[in-house]
Amino acid sequence: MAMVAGRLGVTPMALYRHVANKADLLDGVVELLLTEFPSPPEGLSWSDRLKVLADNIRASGRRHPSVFPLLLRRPATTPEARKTRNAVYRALSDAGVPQDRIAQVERLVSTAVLGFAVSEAGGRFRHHSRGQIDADFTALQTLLRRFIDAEAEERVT
Amino acid sequence: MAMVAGRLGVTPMALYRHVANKADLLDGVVELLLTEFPSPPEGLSWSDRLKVLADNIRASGRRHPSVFPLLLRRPATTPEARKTRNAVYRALSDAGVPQDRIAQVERLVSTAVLGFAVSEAGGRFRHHSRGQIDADFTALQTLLRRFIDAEAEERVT
DNA sequence: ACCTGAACACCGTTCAAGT
DNA sequence: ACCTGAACACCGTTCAAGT
Repeated sequence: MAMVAGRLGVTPMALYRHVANKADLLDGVVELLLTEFPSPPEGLSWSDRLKVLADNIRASGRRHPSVFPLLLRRPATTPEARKTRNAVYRALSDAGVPQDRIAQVERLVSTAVLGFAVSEAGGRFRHHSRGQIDADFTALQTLLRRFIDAEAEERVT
Repeated sequence: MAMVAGRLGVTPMALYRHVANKADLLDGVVELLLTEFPSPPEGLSWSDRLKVLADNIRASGRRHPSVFPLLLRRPATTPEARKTRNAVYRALSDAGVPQDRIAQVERLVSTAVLGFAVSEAGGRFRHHSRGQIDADFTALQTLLRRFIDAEAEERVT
């Protein structure tokens, strides 16, 4: 609170006119964070859209390691969070995942990507080279890609 | 610090004889946390060992939601953390995953399980029923199971 | 060897008071 | 409508002093 107020050239107490408390302010920061990865370009294939989305989320975590872990503490309830989730829904739908499976598949995929990004941002991979971490993330993406393909297959069967 | 000292019937300052600072104390708490999920019984199949391990980790997160997220902030460097990781290594080896792939597969699997457990402990799934969360975790486990099988397949090919 | 009192620098938050 | 001073209850941490 003190640092934010300082940046604004104001005392900490002035902030309470605009936010209820520190948690409320952090909610706003998380919302801003989500603004960083907009819906991916519509022209791309579903798998490319998912890839850029995942890459953007990860990059966002690298940029804001102290706030980013908060994403694991809140459901995607705000409008900005829903926008991102809906982009994933559309991609999964285009991939051929049956409608009644989409919600769960999204949860699993998002949790895996977020878990990786938070781990990296939090420093759990600090003993690994950047190249190794990149390779891990690529492997995670192909693993999830295969999972989505398998979910889509079952509809045809 | 104050609460820990209180439980011990001592002033906060007394703790600094035994730990360097708060971060050091938390390291000890995390280490204790890892003691909760011991290496799974040797007699089980590799997949069953992995399953009980994952279930135990998740249960531990549910029990200690405030400390558990710290696991995403530290590499498995302490002896107790290594013990758990080695159990996963052995299971993956028994599954037939080639030696040079085991480390990465372990990282991916652990990150996914941990990401889920931290999400649940942090309250990201608070709008979902317990049954739904359980189903999600089961789906995650079979997804990872398939991934490991695929990694093992490639050796034979 | 182990603990404490006093002190320091720092938090988030309230509320009456200012403009 | 917006900001501040003063105050409160709380942190983690140090260090000289106690036993």
